[in-house]
Amino acid sequence: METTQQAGEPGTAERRRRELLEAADRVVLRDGPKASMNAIAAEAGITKPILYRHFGDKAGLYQALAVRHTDALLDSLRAALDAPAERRSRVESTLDTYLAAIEARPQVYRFLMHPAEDSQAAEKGFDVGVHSAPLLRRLGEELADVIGERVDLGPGGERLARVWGHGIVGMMHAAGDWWLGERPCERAELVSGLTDLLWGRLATAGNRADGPGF
Amino acid sequence: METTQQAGEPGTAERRRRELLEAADRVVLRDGPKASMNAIAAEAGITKPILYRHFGDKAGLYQALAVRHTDALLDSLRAALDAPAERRSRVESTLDTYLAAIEARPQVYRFLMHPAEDSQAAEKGFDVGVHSAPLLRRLGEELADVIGERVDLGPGGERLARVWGHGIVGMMHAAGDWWLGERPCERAELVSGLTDLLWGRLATAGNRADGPGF
DNA sequence: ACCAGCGTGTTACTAGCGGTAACCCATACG
DNA sequence: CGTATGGGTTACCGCTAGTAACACGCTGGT
Repeated sequence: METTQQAGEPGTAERRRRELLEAADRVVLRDGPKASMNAIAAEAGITKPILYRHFGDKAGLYQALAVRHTDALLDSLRAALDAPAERRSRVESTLDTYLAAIEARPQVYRFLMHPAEDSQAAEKGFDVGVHSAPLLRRLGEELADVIGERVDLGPGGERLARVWGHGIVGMMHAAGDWWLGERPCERAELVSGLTDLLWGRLATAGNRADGPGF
Repeated sequence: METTQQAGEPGTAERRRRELLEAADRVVLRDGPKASMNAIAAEAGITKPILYRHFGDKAGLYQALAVRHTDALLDSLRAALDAPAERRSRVESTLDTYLAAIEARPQVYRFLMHPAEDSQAAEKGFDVGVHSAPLLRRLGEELADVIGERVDLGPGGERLARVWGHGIVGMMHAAGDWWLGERPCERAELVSGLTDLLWGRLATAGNRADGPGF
């Protein structure tokens, strides 16, 4: 219980918000992506309308939660990306950091990857896609920034960096998702395999003698 | 119509099934991934329980629909992958085929990418991840097969091929998703950018003179 | 002292979803 | 005839996200 204080205090609303987010975190960790607003409210010891006052709708709460986790994950990834080592080592340790994170908390990861994706905006008429997990988008943009500001890609390099950012993040995500589900190998093997791919081994590998060629 | 009783007559049930799937297709094309069972039943001119008799539950109908579209898409992709050309051209035309497909029917694409993902099995206790769109998994496995049977990857090549299959498909998917939402460039530019990435240009590109290096 | 107002919380509800039980009716078969 | 069986419906359940509308306690102005 919290000693009720005066109203003007700027911290109170934000503190409540944090408490609610932590409760939501606990529920998501326990129930996975099917966590309901009711369950979260109950875990927080309050009722639904309060949640809605704080976060608007389920997507809002999702977003707030996603920002938290994405921030944390991004910090780890940035640390790996900034470590003093040669480029390949950086990429490998970044991949490994990501995979370790999703391995450690698959429930949270699942929740982040599959947002509510309802929202309106779908009935606006000319909506097109615009979905996918915000987490992925953000990771892609971040990586694009890093690549764009550090690697010399010549003219049009900014656009190319963004393409690569989203492409690499997608590769990491899909491979990690598959790996988490089937566990076909050790984490290190996955990391080195993906890095080999990024290092162009597909281009240099020879055709199999017994195959139709590629 | 002959209405032969006894089992065997394969026409009637399967025909109904196809009609229902086509109706579902129409609704999904119109309403996107938020198409409801009610709406699909209405479009088909019947009521919900019939749908459930045919497909079990929503996931079943989703699966049937996904198989249809995935089959079609896979045929296109295989054609591109099998075309007589050098490896890089094949990869480019495969990417382009995929992107053209999602560009042509974004609604269907969205539906396929975000399955129901409910199911029980989440309350079994030790479930772990196991989700993601079946479409992506299937594409990944297919590509893994192609790579594994055509490219010589040395010892452990089968596992590496699977890693690459899922990784490349994920790259294609995420980049396509982002591109479809923001339309930052022409399709051809995206294709060549991704192919450059797969061809190891990240490894060979130099650092920017004005950056911290990578 | 009193009443306005605001923040914080509640109960009780709506609308719509996935899914199902129970009933309905025609047809083909003994 | 009777009856079983397949295609179909109505009417419901339990759940979800989301929303009034009302109730308490605290602050401050007059």
